[in-house]
Amino acid sequence: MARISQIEKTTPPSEVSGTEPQSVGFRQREKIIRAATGVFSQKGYDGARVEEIAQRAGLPKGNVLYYYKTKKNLYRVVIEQVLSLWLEALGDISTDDDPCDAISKYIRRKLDLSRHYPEASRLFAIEIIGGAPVIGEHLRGRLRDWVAQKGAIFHAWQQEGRMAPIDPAHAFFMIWAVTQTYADFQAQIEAVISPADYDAEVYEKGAPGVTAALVRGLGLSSKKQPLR
Amino acid sequence: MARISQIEKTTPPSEVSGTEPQSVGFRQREKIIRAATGVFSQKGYDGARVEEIAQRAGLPKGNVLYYYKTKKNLYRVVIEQVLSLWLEALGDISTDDDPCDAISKYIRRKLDLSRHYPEASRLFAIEIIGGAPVIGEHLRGRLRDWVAQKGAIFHAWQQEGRMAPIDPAHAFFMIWAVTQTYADFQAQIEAVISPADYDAEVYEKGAPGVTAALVRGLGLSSKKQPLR
DNA sequence: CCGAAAGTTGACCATTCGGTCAAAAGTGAG
DNA sequence: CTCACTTTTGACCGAATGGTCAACTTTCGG
Repeated sequence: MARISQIEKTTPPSEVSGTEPQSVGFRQREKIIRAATGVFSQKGYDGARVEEIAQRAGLPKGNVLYYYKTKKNLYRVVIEQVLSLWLEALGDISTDDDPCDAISKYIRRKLDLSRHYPEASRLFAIEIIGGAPVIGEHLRGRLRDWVAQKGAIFHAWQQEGRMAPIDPAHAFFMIWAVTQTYADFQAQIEAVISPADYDAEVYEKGAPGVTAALVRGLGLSSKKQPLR
Repeated sequence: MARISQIEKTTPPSEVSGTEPQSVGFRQREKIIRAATGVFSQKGYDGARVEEIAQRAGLPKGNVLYYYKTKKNLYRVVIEQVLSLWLEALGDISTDDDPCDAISKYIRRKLDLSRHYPEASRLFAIEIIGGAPVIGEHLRGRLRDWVAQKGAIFHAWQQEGRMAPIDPAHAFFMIWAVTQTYADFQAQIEAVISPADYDAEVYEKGAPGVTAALVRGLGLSSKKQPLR
């Protein structure tokens, strides 16, 4: 599809072009997204400057806009990628699983996410605090469905007395809140405990106790030893 | 202290002036702070427009700057006020208290704060996610001390077997995370459970179960019936 | 090796926004 | 009423920033 330069100017890179892993633009897009995630997560949408994103990516500003037309569009791409990460981590939980085991693993997965992608977590948090203008629709769709589905499993466990009688949705809110707090509120936690090595202090020393507390709080029992 | 107009122009309102509850400027300052809290909490510092704050307060922009010289200064006043609110709610916990009772009350107090001042909570969250540039010093001071002090109480309880052996600081992180999630992530929670009335659904129906789960998770026992 | 498309770059533009200012209006003690 | 001071208001300014553009270079299939 050869476009006529005089009409379309330099070919505008369509939303989906340059996605081939080996193309020149692919690596650039990657660099830009990484830089943008960092800046957006720290400054929020309005606080982020395209110039700074470009600098972090080691590119001139014009080049960033070349790939992602507008700042808003770049933000949308970044936030949607973060949401994907978040939703993937939701993972699988099934009725047949041992409740204690399944939730422990889920918590671990969420903690790993906070540990390895703290910026993504913060960006996600900022988006939601701001009212989720961009991903709200996704939350009311995919996330809502997922919670309803997994909530049913929780309910089944509760019927069998293998989980405390807490509203399943709220159980998730608790888990999310606790696991994400280590990424989102890192600055506060650092202020309080001044760790020499945040990852070690928090995710290795602190996490087990927290995980145990959550599991205990949700009243989860292993198959072998049912609750009470 | 009569200043000469020609030198000092119109008298710049000092940081502490107009604080008398009946003065003209007092009500204005109040209105401005309330408006600013709302706008800052939703848009963050950079996203907030002085013009919008002024509009919400029903004042021209110039008037807002008249009272709070700069946007940055206004932000500092607002965030420090929010921090005060947050620190007050920390309240008192003493060794003599019944662990279960004391923590339950503390959780309730934090939940009430989220319920009645959700904007303050969100603003606080944004500030911390951004690295706590303004209140970091306070966190490393007052908050840190408070946690160290109350942590000692937790430790004492743990020695008596009246609390699960979890790092006291992390116990607080858990409580804070869970209680604040209802304010900070309201948009997400609404997306998931679509409540007709958020307050009722969350703080009245959901809170008891969540509080119980936290208390259970922390292994808190009443004086009468020690753990195990 | 050719040529067209993709990518790069910095100069440039329009707008937005925080902050200034001067002039007008209000306020209250004596 | 008067006078000194506070408050109000909108016009205005300069800096910052998102976005455009045209010239230039690189890439790569044939």
